[in-house]
Amino acid sequence: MPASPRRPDRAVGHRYGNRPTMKDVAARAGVGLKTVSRVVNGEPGVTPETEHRVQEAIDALGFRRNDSARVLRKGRTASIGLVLEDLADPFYGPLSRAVEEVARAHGALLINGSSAEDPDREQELVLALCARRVDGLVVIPAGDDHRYLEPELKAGVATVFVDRPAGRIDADVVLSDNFGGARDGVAHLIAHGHRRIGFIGDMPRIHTAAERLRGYRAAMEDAGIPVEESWMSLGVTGPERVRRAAEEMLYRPHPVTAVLAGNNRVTVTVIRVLAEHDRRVALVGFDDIELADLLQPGVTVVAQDAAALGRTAAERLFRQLDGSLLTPERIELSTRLIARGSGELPPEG
Amino acid sequence: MPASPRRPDRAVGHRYGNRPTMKDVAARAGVGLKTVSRVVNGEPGVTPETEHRVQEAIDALGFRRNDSARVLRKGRTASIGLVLEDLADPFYGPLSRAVEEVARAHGALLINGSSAEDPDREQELVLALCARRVDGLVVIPAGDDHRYLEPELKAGVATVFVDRPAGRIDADVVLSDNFGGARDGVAHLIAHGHRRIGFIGDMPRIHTAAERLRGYRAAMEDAGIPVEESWMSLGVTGPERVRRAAEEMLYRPHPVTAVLAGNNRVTVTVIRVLAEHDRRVALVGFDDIELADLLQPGVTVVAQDAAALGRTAAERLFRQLDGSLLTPERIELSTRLIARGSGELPPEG
DNA sequence: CCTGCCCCTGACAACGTTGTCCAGGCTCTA
DNA sequence: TAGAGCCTGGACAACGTTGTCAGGGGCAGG
Repeated sequence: MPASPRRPDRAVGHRYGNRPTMKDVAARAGVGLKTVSRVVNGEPGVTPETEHRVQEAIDALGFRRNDSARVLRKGRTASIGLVLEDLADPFYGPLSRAVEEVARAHGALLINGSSAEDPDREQELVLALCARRVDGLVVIPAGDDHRYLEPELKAGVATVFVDRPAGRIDADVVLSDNFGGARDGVAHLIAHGHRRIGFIGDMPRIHTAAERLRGYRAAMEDAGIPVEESWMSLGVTGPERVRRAAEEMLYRPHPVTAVLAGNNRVTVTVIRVLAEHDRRVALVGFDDIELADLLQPGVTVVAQDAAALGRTAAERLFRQLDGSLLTPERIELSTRLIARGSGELPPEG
Repeated sequence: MPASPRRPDRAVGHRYGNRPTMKDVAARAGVGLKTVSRVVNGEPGVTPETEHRVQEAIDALGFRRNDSARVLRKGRTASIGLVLEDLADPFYGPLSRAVEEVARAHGALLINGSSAEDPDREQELVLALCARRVDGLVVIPAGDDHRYLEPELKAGVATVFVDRPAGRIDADVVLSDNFGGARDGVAHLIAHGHRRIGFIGDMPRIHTAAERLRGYRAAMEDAGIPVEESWMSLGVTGPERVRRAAEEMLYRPHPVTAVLAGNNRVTVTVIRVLAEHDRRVALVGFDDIELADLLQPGVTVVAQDAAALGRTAAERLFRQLDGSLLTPERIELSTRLIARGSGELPPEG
């Protein structure tokens, strides 16, 4: 084994597989370190002839600038973080893609993570992203207390919350009009003659779920319909539990004649239950779903524009980074009721 | 303005908003720099009393370790890159999530980017990720020449291709049995009496599309059915063009009686076209789609397990990083034909 | 021919962290 | 009580890059 006691650090590991550095390129091209840096970054002040020599050395060695070092030196990472509930959910795919496109337009990369609706995991992810010194964060919060972000905000990490507001801190937020959407959906059912209307939604600790519930109640109250406890099922997650909740509403003495499904996951399960059911029950789902128009009957939905949520949030993020945005705001995007048949069924039974 | 000519660098910018560093913590706690490092990393050799003092300083200052610097020093970024076609595509969401979960289990973050099926953009993204010194790459390639990756591979960047093989380089790849799946799908249609079977797929330059086409041809040949040119539509992208292609097959003198749809996007559009069509046409789609079972008739599909693709690829990636995996392999996951009705319609017309 | 200016180039420090190594103080034993 | 060994803590260099600054050479003008 060749001895090299002088450079014990070299023994640490492959160190990026011993990639060539600017120093190596400089040595090979017979120029100074900084000249290589200039060529790599396209800075002016290098003779074409010198530039050519450097470029040759770069190609020969397969040099690629180490952005980790660059980041350390420059203080900006040109990357932003996105924390959401679950990338596999069809609602978040387009949102994530929209954020990515905006980031790309600003020359930034996107790091994302799924919180799986677990507040601890959300915090862990967010802080890991902060440790990486992402320039900004887009967060779809799972928890309701974000004071842990205070030092980060103070340190200048741009942050925008999406879909649900931040808890206990003052931050930018972009949301859908969940209240209005749910109210419209229920009003639509009422307009078609329903009075016994069920609501199946997520835990009310989740902002969107709470707002949609509020919209449901508001529409019922507007129509002077007293809501019975048994019409509401809150906090059910997972297909089996949603299924059971739906069946309870439908197979009781005075069953509901219509249902507002609180999100796309619930909608899908309820569609399944209704398909097996003999009585025709009206349905309005929150969030649009693919192929909803091709089912028999088509599924009436309150649609949010997931991509617009993501785009708006990301654009605000970069405006924060520009420094052109100072005070936190709350932006609400409207929803759209899309009637396709299931919401227009008359009451039956 | 207070003068500070000694430290011109401070003028560069906020530098992460002037976050406190270990040096600041050390000064405040009255200990050495390395001691802070030890506390932060939970290394042994620090008195509980000292540790407590350091921890207090950390909390007071809101210190958070700068992982950029850490990465530079350690040579490992604990992050991996994922390049895919489009995060918004329901096929890639679960795949991406699966990769993320494996990464998380290994303490790594996931950076992802969409190539939008553009080879140049793929290369740009991949190289940007390499410049960040991700430890590994999972790539769903858009291009068919990946020699640009050679220096990176040589430098030790672990790489696994998914869904489609790498072009012109030797690398690990995890794919579905596209050939077999398509052949089974078409054989299924043939078994139900069809002979004039159409195929609508992506550009054959995309590996999956080529393989599925090959499977289609093989099944036809096995059954002794000569394929007519007009039954195949290759390289159509975008809903409108798929729609036109489907209509051409259906509204001609000797129309096809069944269709194999080459991917989930095509399937959805074909379903729409068929819904408007008066004649009953059989359909088998490649890739499962949500609610496929609830349509009338249910959509028969050749299902791939997107999550398994992602999981398998990511696991191989980390085995490469362990050093326990040396020679590139090709892994093929089988597909599953799910009969739901649309594939069992008899020929008509 | 000299002076001065500008252009190109390179030396150097710094970004914030971690690995190495050494110094001191302590305990334990002979 | 002195010596050996251990434990704690800190000084220092290095990771690969970029900003600053100064020096050298060429060219134009006096």
